[in-house]
Amino acid sequence: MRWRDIGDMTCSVARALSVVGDRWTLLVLRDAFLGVRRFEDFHTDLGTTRHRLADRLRKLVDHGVLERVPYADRPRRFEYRLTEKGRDLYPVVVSLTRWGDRWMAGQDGPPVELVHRGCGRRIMPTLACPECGEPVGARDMQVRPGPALRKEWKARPQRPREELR
Amino acid sequence: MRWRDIGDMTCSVARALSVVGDRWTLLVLRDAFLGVRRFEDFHTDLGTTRHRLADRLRKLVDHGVLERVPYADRPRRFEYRLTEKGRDLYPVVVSLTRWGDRWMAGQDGPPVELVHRGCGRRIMPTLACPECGEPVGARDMQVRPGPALRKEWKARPQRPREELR
DNA sequence: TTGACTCAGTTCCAATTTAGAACCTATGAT
DNA sequence: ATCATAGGTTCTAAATTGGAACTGAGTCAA
Repeated sequence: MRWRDIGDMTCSVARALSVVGDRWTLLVLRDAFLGVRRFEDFHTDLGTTRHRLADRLRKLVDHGVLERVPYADRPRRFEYRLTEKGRDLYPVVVSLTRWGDRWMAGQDGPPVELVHRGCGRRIMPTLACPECGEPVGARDMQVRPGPALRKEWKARPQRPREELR
Repeated sequence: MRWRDIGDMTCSVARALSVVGDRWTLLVLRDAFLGVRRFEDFHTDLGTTRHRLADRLRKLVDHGVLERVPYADRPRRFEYRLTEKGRDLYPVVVSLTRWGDRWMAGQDGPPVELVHRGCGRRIMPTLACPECGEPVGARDMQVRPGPALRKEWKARPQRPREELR
């Protein structure tokens, strides 16, 4: 399968990755969440080529993750801002941060700290059940086919999958 | 900058992406969280080339995200299981799922549903503050330099960043 | 004991993507 | 007139990925 076709898979992870799953895109978004908005700032911060960067920004705008808004005339200049769709990727970036902090940090500790405006404490957001509020890990969740898959799973049963342990 | 150097950045997102940020790797992990463990199953499920797959699995084992454990002698066969480090990537995969469900789903709705074993309800885990329990979005959090960055930020001040709005 | 089949890869080559550097355009400042 | 700035585009070489075929160890069935 070609990478450009993964957006057609019946899988939300695959579809999400068809937008943000290529090199640099999630780093562009990390910068966006840190407040970076201009081409030159992305460029100096990321160190990727101008060519790649222009391409990635264009794609993110096409997908509605960023919007390109003018901030100056004469000469006309644009900056890139997160849309609601883009801001909704925050959990992805935070989860990567958390994992990087925990498993890949140097001896100086984490590069940045987060403060929750609500309660004022320095925290790292974690996954929780929105109904009962309990923290959630891989083994706390059970998977079952949703509406878009129920037919498929009946039509061609696969090797039975063991539970995750 | 070359992609292979991003693991050296002083940034947890970049370091995390140096492990899981290339094509197919997060889809391999998605499968692993669904209970897939064997080479052939990954291969038929993902549709990537055997070459790429072997390479990705090897890298994930090298990074300690998966472990290669024998499940048969004569002929000796191995399967790939998530380690603790690997299972700790669950929030990343769930966050991608959530975003894909919300912004990229077809008209049939989400492909899979998750049930919280703790309370028995069908939910999608969300980000929350582990101290006060409130749900958390991009605008609820404030960033400040952590231990590993405080010196750098003092040494070379950057363009002042506006708050995320 | 030959042949077909399974699983887990490896090898080779072509096609696609990325990196690095230079160049372009419009404007404003010296 | 020359330089600087912001936001790109164009070109070529290098690296990565995709597709297909092949290997090898063992099992099973005729």
